[in-house]
Amino acid sequence: MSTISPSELSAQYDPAGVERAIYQRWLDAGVFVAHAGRSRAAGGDLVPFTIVIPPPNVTAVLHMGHGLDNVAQDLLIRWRRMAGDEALWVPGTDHAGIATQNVVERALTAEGLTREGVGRQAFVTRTEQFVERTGGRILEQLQAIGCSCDWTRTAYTLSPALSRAVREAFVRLYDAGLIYRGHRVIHWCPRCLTSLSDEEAEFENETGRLYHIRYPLADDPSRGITVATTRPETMLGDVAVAVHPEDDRYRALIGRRVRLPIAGVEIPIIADEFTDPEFGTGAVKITPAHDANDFEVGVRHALPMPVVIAPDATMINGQDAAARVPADLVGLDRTAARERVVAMLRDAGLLVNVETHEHAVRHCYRCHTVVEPRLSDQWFVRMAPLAEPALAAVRDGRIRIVPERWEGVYDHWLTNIRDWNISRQLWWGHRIPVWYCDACGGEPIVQRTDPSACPSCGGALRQDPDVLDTWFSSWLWPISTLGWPDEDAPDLRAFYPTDVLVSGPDILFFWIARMIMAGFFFIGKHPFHTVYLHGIVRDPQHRKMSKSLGNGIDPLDVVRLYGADALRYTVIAGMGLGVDMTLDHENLETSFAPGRNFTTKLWNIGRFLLGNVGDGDVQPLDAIDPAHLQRADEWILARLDAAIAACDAALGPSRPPHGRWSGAERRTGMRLNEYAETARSFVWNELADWYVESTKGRLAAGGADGEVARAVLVHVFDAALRLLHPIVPFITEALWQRLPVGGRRDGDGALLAGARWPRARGGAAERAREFELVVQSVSALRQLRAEYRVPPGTRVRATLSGASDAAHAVLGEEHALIGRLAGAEVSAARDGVGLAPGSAAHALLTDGSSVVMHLEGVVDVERECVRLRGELEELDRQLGALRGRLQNERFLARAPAAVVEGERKKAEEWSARREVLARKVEALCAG
RNA sequence: GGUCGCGUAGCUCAGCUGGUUAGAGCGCUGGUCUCACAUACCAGAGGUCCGGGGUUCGAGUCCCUGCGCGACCACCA
Repeated sequence: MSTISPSELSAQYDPAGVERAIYQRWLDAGVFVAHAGRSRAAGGDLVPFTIVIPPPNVTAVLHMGHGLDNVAQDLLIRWRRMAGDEALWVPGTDHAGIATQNVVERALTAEGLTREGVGRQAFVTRTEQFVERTGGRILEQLQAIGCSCDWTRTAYTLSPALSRAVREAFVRLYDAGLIYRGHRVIHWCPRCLTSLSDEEAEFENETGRLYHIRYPLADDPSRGITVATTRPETMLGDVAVAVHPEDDRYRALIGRRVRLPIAGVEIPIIADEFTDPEFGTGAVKITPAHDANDFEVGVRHALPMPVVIAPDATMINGQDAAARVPADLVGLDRTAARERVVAMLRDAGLLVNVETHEHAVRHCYRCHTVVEPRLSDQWFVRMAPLAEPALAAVRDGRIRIVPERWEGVYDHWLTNIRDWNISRQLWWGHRIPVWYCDACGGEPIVQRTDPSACPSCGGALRQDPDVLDTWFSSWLWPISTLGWPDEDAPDLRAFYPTDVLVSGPDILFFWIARMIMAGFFFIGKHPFHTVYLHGIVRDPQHRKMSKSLGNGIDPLDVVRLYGADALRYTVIAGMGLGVDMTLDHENLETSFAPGRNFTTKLWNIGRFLLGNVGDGDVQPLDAIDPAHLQRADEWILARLDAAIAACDAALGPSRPPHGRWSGAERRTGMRLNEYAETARSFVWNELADWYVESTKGRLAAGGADGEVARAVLVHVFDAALRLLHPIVPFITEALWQRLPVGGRRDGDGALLAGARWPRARGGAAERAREFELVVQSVSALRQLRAEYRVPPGTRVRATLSGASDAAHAVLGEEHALIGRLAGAEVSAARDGVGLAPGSAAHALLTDGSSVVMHLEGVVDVERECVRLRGELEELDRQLGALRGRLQNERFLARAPAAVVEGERKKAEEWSARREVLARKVEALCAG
């Protein structure tokens, strides 16, 4: 493993050269493998932390959506693993019924074959082979972005184990009376030739037309009733015209009959409250076989239900239709038929009016074909009883949804839930475990094992030809992947319920809500306590990234160019809670610059550190006498503590602290972007910009103090790498391996991936704070240099004077360091205001300490006065406002004590500063 | 039709229960190839926090309203 053995670091970080080897090393060490026996729930002593992956479709190729989703999961699982939990991330894939079948069908078409032509058995075999060949690809791609899944537990919804769970679930629901056969109008995709659930038939807004058609009265063709419809072709299947019973316009017509144009049949005018008098003409044509609402009306009024549209959306004279569809329309596609019908009506003078009409039309979520409502027999799950506990769990805080606003959406869906059509007229999927006996025609047989003959008559059985909705296996995922229906399965006992479910909000109903229902029904426990819903990846025009738009980003391209860590960092840093992320597929350089720049920075800190601390092992921090720590040491250690605390706070409690999420707790944690920003700014703006710079002199000088600096540097960098590992696992592992800490590495196999999450250690807070004077002095001197355009490299003289004895002492002790960082000869003087006009530039620190830079001949008194006066004015203005606030009785009475106290302190500081500033102005600008 | 979200620097966005002089990244300007890093360093410019009302000692944050986006739901025939 030369790539991560201790050796000189290359000048440039080369992610492509090390990531694969590092990942392999994690695999070899087994750090991703969870052990049921170690879980407290199974007799061990570790708290389990489990995530089940939203299984990507077996046919899927990794895109940014997966990238975002899985990086978030990996971050959480790595965090908890390091925090000491028994962490399990279950990976796997979904057989994706319609999607996969479509892919294979397209391949057949390309070969000039058809599904029907090759036959069911051969088709399924072929699909299985296809999946075997290509199905694992996306999981390999997840490895390329560093996902630490437990690959020994990789699951597949169509595997024998999970298929057993599916059948068990079906039988249990059937036995409980929650699965039934229903005869009704369902959503049908005429291209996929299968029924769809309500969720799978997606609304899309479209501008269509509303056709007003006159139906003449049968006994008086000079009179008629005008109906409004968006789908004139369905009129051939009309069996009635419905009006509202209270609608005075039509009251007299109720009970009379109209002659249906073109079809030439007589149908009644009926009254039904479903009719909205405000819409269209207030009269609705009723087509029970081709509209879900009309079907309900048809049932209520015991109307016939003629079928005039075939499964492939061509016109036919189907069941009960007689010869309603004229011969020249039969076989015509529904859109062509619509034009013909409209033309015929126009010719007959029955087309009263056509207006444009905005409405939502349902489309197949897999192929986008307009869905056709179709009367058929399907299997349904009765959802209301299942919804109840799922609803209660979110309401009472056993489950929280983050961000919280989705809880309302979830609640609304579940309270208005409708039964779930679970049968699909496909070949790829779990065959419905129902058998019929054609010989005796008895009750269908539903059982766990395939029956061989009819139990009543011994006759041959015929299995239901349909398969189950893909989501019928997905909703079992958290339990089936852990071993259910074997209730004693070790994984189920050790890792269920799981903890966090990470997903986009688009499958909240499809999947998440149903998993919760399944968890309660089959096991009696909610499957997870936190649902984390992240945003969608969009392009700069704010469009969803999609294959068809060609605006997608291939995460593997990013990995190749900048490394997995750059991808991960960028994605995490941009992941505001529930906020969509904009990435430009045409400019990967810019889009992923934050991540790439940060990994480069990290690498260079590592190079500095390893080049300057030497080869010998560094003492542990604990071995250093605290009295030997410098202010800078105390400062960076305090900043590290603060960073750890802030990261912990941003990530929040990993599980409900008291069993259920309280109102406030629901909104705590899961701020992944905040965690990333905290860690970044600590490493870059504090560790690199100040501490590392401050140690250069000490390291060069060596000696006892050099040892102290080395120890602190290595300690802090070690902690920083741990803190960053869940975000950028590869580079942190590569650097951590080279830390000169001898045998002190903890964790499994001496890998950072198995090491412990850092903890705050506490320290000398006051001395740490004193270092802020150093930081401010250096900044002040740099500003003066820039303002007076002192050429770089020119050393200038400066004098510092503390606002207090304590500050003065600090500046005196640290003047050499300040001088080195600011490129100046610095001395400290008790009253070294250095007022010599024309030769000094002045700056003030927040506590009123004074920095004077001696600039012979450079400083223009006028200009310096203008600057200082401006500063004084600004300070006076703000001080005035502050004092006003402190004299406001209501403020004093109502503001929290801490706020008032803070304002008081601030006022004191500002006053002191003002004093000094005023004195300077007075002395300098007397004229 | 209902519900919800968004509108903060040129761009992408933080800003969580109202409380320092509103922040970051990218971009921009000026200066530096300083022995970890030019994918960097130093300094800087840039904001009527969408408009209008209101509540409050105090509003980017809460309420109302208008405008502009967006999402989801719905028996928009």
